[in-house]
Amino acid sequence: MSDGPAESAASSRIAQALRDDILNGSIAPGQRLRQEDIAERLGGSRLPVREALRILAAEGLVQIEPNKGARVPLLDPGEVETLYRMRERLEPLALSESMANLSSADLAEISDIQRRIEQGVDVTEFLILDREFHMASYTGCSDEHLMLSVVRLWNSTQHYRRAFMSLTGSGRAQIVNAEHRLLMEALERRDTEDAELYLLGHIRRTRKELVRHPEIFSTGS
Amino acid sequence: MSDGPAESAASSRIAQALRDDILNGSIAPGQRLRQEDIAERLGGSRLPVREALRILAAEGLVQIEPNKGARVPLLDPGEVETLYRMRERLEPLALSESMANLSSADLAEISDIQRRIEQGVDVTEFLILDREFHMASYTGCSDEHLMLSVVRLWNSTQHYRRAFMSLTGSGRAQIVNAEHRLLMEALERRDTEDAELYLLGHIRRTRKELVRHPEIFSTGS
DNA sequence: TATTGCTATTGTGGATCCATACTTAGGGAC
DNA sequence: GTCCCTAAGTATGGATCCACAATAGCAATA
Repeated sequence: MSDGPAESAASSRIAQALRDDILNGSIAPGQRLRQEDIAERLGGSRLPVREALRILAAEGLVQIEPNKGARVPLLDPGEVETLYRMRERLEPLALSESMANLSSADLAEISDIQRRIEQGVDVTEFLILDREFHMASYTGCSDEHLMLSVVRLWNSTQHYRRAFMSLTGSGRAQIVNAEHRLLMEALERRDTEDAELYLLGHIRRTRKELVRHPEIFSTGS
Repeated sequence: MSDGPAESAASSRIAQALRDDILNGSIAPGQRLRQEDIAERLGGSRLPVREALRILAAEGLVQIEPNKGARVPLLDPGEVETLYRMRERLEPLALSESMANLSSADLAEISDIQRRIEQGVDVTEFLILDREFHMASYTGCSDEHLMLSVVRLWNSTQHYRRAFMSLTGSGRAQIVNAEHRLLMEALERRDTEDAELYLLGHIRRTRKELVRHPEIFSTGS
């Protein structure tokens, strides 16, 4: 997903597996990660597991305390709010860098993803498709550093996005779809300024909704 | 420097040592990093060195190719330009989050750093003090994710900032000092809007100067 | 009965050893 | 003379083993 050239086989493979487990909710925030369990479950010895945990720690997906092991960090509302503010700044930049390189095939792909979002509305599926939608709009951005930062912001907030979507009614889906439609229309007009503005508004509105639901951050999500 | 709680003793210690070596220019971009050399030089076995290299790879300070080892990445002008565009977006945010929490002691500290910058003009010293100046202005920003991102952007561009400062004449120092003075004055007025604007202009002007000097990116810096 | 201290178990951190892939140098053939 | 192929050397990747720190459970005493 994230690192292009890939590290050594096992380390990156295990890191990716753990990343997926954390992102899809199999490993919840606050949960302890025992090296031996991971090694046994994913195959291999503890050594590549340790390296994988360092990688994830540098990405912010786990916290490592010396001699105490690794656990998935629990974020407070303020942290998530700042992560969203970072998204508001970085993703319009990624979009502007991407726009010029978006082919009509890319636009068709984005349109198709949105079409699927408007059909099926399962929470899990929405999280996947929504992410695909936005990432597809950044396809033309070739800068690895920027895209890595964007992906990490999505990763760090993934759990809270899921918690938020789980409690939300279907009314919000209409707003998201409208925002996505506006964004797509700006993309098709090749209007970078409008596209950035719609994207900013989309992220900012989501942030404001998130902070209105502090119950998301209670540990027993 | 970066990670707050710290990882295990050896890994973080070695990572920090390598980070310093890369940032102060002892290890140049493109240079190969042999695990055994590092282990011998810094003490310890290859194992914590490997973990340290994973950490630095996740930070973007080294590149790891499977079975080929680690090296400090060589950035092209486009990558550095995008890193600066990211700085333009994130650092004003960090500054705005910091402003409300800046004490008058913090402002005095910032002022003192600027005073020292205007006295001594050694390149190495300038790089350190300039970094201290900006980081001091972000002291009030308590968000770890945001500050970690900012620090990484500084780290990734450190080498090119040094290369640029090495070839520049003393004329530019006046411009930087003027920008710093304007920024400080806005901080003292507690004017977040102005401060963000001055900071944005400061970074943007530097970016534009950098792209005008592609000779910085020739490998033999 | 509650609290504190000790002990045993568990889990992480670090070092050494082995397998494998890459690199480079040397020799031979065209 | 140059290019390619092969082989030896070197560096990384992975696994097992040992040391130490933390935690949890149990017992003893106030």
